[in-house]
Amino acid sequence: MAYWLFKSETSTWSWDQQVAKGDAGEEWDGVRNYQARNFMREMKIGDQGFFYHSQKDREIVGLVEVIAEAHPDSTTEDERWDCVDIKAVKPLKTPVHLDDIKAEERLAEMVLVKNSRLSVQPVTAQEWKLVCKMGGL
DNA sequence: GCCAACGTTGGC
DNA sequence: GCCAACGTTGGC
Repeated sequence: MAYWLFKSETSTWSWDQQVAKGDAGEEWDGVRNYQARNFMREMKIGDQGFFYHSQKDREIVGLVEVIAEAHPDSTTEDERWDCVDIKAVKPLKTPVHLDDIKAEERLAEMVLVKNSRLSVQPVTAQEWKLVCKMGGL
């Protein structure tokens, strides 16, 4: 099983909105970046992900799970763009802020630190465990 | 609100 | 196929 990180601006699509969708989940649509799309194409049902709020909050707030593999993005006619569906699993007990991640040297190689602009990113198993621990899970 | 970093587009 | 111009993202 693989681990990922999904990034969203609070004003566009927030963790609360994701939670409100329940087990039905929602498309992770609107991605218009090839790298991010390619990662979504690699995702399998059951893969786990972090939900990160960019811009204002800048923190990982919860865990999500992939519930549908890549399919055409319903928000565009452009067939280049695919997306997966994800559902909220549970929130972190304490959100892990970008500052906390940057302060942890074992997380210095996270894509979130290295390439902050990429909206869908892979996370290693080691990073996953550590961030979960930092988040109180 | 600014600006650096990055990705995409399009002219040549 | 190169590269300048432009647009967008996201940390600060």
